[in-house]
Amino acid sequence: MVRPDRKRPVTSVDVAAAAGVSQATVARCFTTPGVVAPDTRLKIEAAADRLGYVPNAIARSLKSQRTSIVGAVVPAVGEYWQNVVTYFSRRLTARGRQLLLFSFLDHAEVNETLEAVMQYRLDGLILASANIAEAQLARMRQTGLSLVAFNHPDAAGIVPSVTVDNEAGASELARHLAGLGCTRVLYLGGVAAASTDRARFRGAARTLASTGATCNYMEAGAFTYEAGYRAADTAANLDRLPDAIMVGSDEVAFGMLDGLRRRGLTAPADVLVTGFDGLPQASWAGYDLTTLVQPADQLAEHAVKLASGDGSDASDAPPPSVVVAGTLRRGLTTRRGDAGRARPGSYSRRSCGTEPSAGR
Amino acid sequence: MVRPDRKRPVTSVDVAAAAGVSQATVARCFTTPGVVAPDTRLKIEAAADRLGYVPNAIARSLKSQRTSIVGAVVPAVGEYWQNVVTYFSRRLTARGRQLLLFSFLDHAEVNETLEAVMQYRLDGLILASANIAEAQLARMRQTGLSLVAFNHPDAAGIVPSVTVDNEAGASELARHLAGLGCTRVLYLGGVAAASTDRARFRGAARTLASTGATCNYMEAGAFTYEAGYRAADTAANLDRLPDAIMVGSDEVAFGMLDGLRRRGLTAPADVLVTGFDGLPQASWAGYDLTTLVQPADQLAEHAVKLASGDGSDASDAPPPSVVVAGTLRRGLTTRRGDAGRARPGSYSRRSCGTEPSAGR
DNA sequence: CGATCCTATGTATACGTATTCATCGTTGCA
DNA sequence: TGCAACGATGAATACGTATACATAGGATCG
Repeated sequence: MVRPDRKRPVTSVDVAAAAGVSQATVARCFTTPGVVAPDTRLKIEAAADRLGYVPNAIARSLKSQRTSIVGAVVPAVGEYWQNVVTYFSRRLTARGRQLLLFSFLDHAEVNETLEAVMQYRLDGLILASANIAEAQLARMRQTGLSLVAFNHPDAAGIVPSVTVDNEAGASELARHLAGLGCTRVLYLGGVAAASTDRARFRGAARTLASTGATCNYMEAGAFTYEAGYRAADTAANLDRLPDAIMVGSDEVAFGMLDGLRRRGLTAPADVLVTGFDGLPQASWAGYDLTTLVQPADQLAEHAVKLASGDGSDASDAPPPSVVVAGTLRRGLTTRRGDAGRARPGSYSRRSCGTEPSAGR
Repeated sequence: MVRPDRKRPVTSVDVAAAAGVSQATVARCFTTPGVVAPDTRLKIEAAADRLGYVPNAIARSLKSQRTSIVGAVVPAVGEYWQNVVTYFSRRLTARGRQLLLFSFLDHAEVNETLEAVMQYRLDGLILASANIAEAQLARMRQTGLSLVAFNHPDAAGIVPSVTVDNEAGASELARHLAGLGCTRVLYLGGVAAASTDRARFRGAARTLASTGATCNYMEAGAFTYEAGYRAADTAANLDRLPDAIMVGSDEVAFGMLDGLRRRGLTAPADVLVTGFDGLPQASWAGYDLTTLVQPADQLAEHAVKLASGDGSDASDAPPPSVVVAGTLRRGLTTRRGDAGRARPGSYSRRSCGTEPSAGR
């Protein structure tokens, strides 16, 4: 490797000179290798190698008006989102795209940040934040970038959207509980304003009503462990404990389980508990939670595909909205037969290790 | 907002025409607002607003040779890394930088991916992967981007590096255990080849030796919950259970705790257990783990600062290597006084909610 | 009041690549 | 043999911005 003068980076022009061809041919060699003669290509590749040439994606993007970068705007907190981000990254890499990530704590940061994002002329943008200004959405679409709303059911119809089937999933959990004889169910949501939260409650309430069971709603206030932990106090203080507590998210459910234990209550002995999301930890022996597993990899794949703008952008067709079904995971927290035997602190064997978590 | 012809995006030239000034003045207005006359600026801003002008960061980057983008190459798995990524994102956003993220499952993907990364002329790159080819490292530094090795002690001296003080942290944990009268300690590492793993064991072994305690090493095989869960079997089958098990990472420790419980063993009653990292979950009531809390926000801040290349790049000075001290979190898993009272399934009050986790 | 300096702006160019158009040598076919 | 078609390449230009340089006008100072 020769020293490239240590200062000026080596460009396609340098390679061209070294290989005795024109810059245009060098460019073709890296974008459309098929159209350049085999021996010329070898000469160019040799020269490029020797000089340590690395194509400049910035210049390429400026000329071709495509960056191969997809952005993702995602909440900073929560195990669920951290999982999803990982899938985004992997899927995008597989497609030769890069991931520009924005974590936000407060929704207020989003609109501000979005302004900066737009400067980068991303090919696509995956939005996992609820309240984006409609006007801004419209303006963003005009620039030709492919927007995708992720896990935000309300956006379907306005913007291409990818989400798990929240209502059907909650319904399946409810059916599972009804099958175990539950008639008085408490639904613990995270934030009532979230559209996922509402959809899940709707599914649970509808199905339970059809079996004659009651389903009250309670709000934890956040999608966090701590919120679930605190909610356990409220639940334990009810006149009469419900048969089951359906929690709107796994993380909140973990808090609920720990909070209940502190009051001497355990699942499934005293009350059944279900979650939603299918986090890896749900299958950890310490919780072994019955939950609805989101097929995070499939969801990510769909989102990435839409955001990559591979589909013919007819742009007059109704925005595609993908809804994927989740799968029920039966954990110890609703194991009725074991209720008598189950003591706090004892865990069944099958709950860990041997059975690969579907959520991963 | 007038329609910008719906096809051609609006550029600084369009704004210049609309405002009756030159393109150069428009550019100055967005990069060095101080140097343009107040009334001119107002005219330009009005025109820009009216046309819906958004500066093109790609073109800016091409001209200025700076992208304001910092890359991060991070393992795809593990709660620890997911946390760290969030901090990176937040810190970078605060500095007006963008985060280009690469999650890798297999270390083999890294060198391959890195090739693609380099095309984007990032301002900086945070590396959390161990085995990058030295030659590649050298080539990358030549391009002028600021490399930072994160949580990779071995790299210190070769590349600017940011890491928690692994040895001192493990030493502190060991001192804590020694103070509780432990004389026979088992150290459960994740992957012996990892430099963090070795540093932690070194710190633990040295300190324990100085108190006359023994410290055997055992390898879980991975930094995962499952690995810890399996290791619990091995540990429980030892001729004699050690006084304490020092686990090299929180996630592995969670698996160990659950694995032990399955065998009817609990901490701290039968054996003390410590972790390392200070994940949020360590303070969840379900585990309440004694661990060494990494100041993830500080670490991220240092890494981001170095990667942003704000420091004068003398480039002949020895690469700065930042080592930050962690803090001990005393959890239930080493609470000796409670050993008699503690039953599996009962949790102390103070362990959750009221005490904000230092790791968050 | 003229020389000087400073401020605000315009002109021109460069950043590194992709791509269109033109060119030139070759092959295929009548 | 002549002409069309084709394949490979070079020359030239555009992508949208930042900035060095030039310039014009006003303020400052002697």
